[in-house]
Formats: sequence, C-alpha cells, structure tokens
Amino acid sequence: MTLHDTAGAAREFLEQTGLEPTLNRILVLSAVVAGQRPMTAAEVHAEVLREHRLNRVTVYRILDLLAEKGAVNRFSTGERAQHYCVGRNHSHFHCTGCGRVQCIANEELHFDEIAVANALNLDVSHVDLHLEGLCPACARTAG
Amino acid sequence: MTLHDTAGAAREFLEQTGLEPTLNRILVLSAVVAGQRPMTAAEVHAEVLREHRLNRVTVYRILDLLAEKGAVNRFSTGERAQHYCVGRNHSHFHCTGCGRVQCIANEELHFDEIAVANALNLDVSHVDLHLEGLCPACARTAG
DNA sequence: GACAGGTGTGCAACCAAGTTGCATCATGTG
DNA sequence: CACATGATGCAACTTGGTTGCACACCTGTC
Repeated sequence: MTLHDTAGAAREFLEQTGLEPTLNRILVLSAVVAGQRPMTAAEVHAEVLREHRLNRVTVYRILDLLAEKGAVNRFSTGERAQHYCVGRNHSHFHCTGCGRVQCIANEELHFDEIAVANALNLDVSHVDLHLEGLCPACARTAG
Repeated sequence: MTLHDTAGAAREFLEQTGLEPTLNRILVLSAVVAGQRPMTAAEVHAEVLREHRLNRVTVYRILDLLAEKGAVNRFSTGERAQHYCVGRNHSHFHCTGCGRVQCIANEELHFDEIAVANALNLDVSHVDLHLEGLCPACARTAG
C-alpha cells in the first residue's frame, strides 16, 4: 500500500472533520493509514519525506491534531517515542527483542474494552492494553 | 508511611535478590513502596533527597535495577516520564485532568491478566492495562 | 486593488527525561 | 599493600518533543 492508495480516504476524513485538507495533512494521515504497524512520528516523517518535503514540527502538529480529532490513536510502548495507528478495538503487542509493535484485535484476546471501562465508578474515556514479549521470530532466536 | 517504615522490608528484599543493600538502594526502594501512588523517577529522587543526598543518575540506575529484578513495576502513561510502583495484578488509571496516576486491582476491573497473556500464540511476558479519564474530583470540576 | 485577520508551515532555539563516559570511592581478596 | 570489583557522582550528551516567531497564503471587506 502506498500513500496514494490512502490519500483519497484521508482527504475525505479531513473534510468531514472540518479540518482543511492540506497536502501535508493528507500525506501524514495517509502514511499512518498505509503503515502496516504503529509508527513513530519520526517514521511518519520519513515516509512522507519520500515524496514531499515537510518539517518535522509540522508532522508533530498534524499528528497531535489527528489524535485529538480521533483520526489516529496515540499510545506509548514504554520506549521514548509515541506510536500512532488507526483503527478501533485493538491492543498492542510490543516485541522487546526487535522493538516492533503490532496491533491485535481485542476479540482475539477475549478482551472486552467496554466492560473494563465501565467496571469502575470512574469516568474512563480511553482504555489501552499493552502486551510485551517476544515475537515468533525473536522467540526462535532467543530460545 | 515514611521511608523508615519500609526500609526494613526494602533491605530484606535487596539481600534476598542478591543486590548489595546500599543505603541509596534501600532509600529508593523504600520511597517507591511508601508512595501511595505510582511515582516518576524525579518524584522518587525528591523524596529520597529529603533525608539523604544522592545523584539523580543514581536514582535512574537503581530504578532500572529494581525494575529488572522485578522489585518495582515500570510503566508509561503517555506523558514523558515513566512511572514506578510496587505490587502485582493491578492496572493504572491516569487522570487527564490533574495528571495523577493510581493503581486499581485487576479484580476490581474484572480483568484477567493471565487469560489475556495466554490468549495468543505469542510469548507474552508482561501485560499492562492503562485506563485514562477523569478522577472524581476532576470530573466534578469539569462537569 | 489594498488591507486586515485567520490558518498553516518552516526554522531555530529550547526543554525534559533519560543515558553515557569517566573519575572516584568503598570494599573485599590474595 | 596491590589489585579487582562494584557503587556513585558529575558533566556532557542524546532523543523526542515543544515553543516562539516570521512568513506565506487565503478569504472577506472596503
């Protein structure tokens, strides 16, 4: 998948959300959508740079905006950099061997996000389940 | 609870784990144990400094060591600083209003950490459930 | 067409959290 | 005592992210 494949949807989303669909925003959102796994801001920047030059500060600002509008999820793996991805009802597996992060459907984990959010008498707006361990490839090498 | 109340147990833990029970280590571990909620490295440092001077780098190194040995949990809230706490089978609630973080028993959330860890055919060593929202006090102010 | 106001972007400087390299000190062992 | 080992302090550095400010561009009004 390339940025071009996802640019249309990205543009559409921006318009619907009332954000001006500037080229930078379209490309940043497209990059996140096109990415096969959660990406850091630096990775998004590098990806967009392949076809259009823009400042890294702009990437941060756009990602902030998109996260705030709910277009992308922002989460932290415990490493320094935040990660960004799209989609709902999933959690993240972080391989401590190679550092890669992947999304895993909550269904597959038999994890009910809503139930957990409602279990407390607290105003929970966001639930984030983070799994850490070794991916199959790293487990083979380590084992 | 003060550092002195927890120092004995801290010393004992260090000895059992084969770590030299230096004063710095005892005080750092005591501070985390005595803390009512998860603390950042800077908070631990400040707490220990109240009664004994030590370098912030030493705090980072000791916390690393303790996390590695399993004496403390290290986790990330999405803010920049890592948080440290003790105890097992609990998750964390992060108030986006006041920034405070608190531990919540997994039982109370009806969350089965082990089941989630075993749901996948992956080598999961660590599960971390992060809840975000408004604590009662902040919800009152905001609402 | 001139001009005001708002928004998006670039650039340089900055900041906070954490890390690294190296000197020093304490402790233990032959 | 000589030497090795581990803990600590200190300064410098790195990384990811943020801020302040200038400028470009668009839109609406006169």
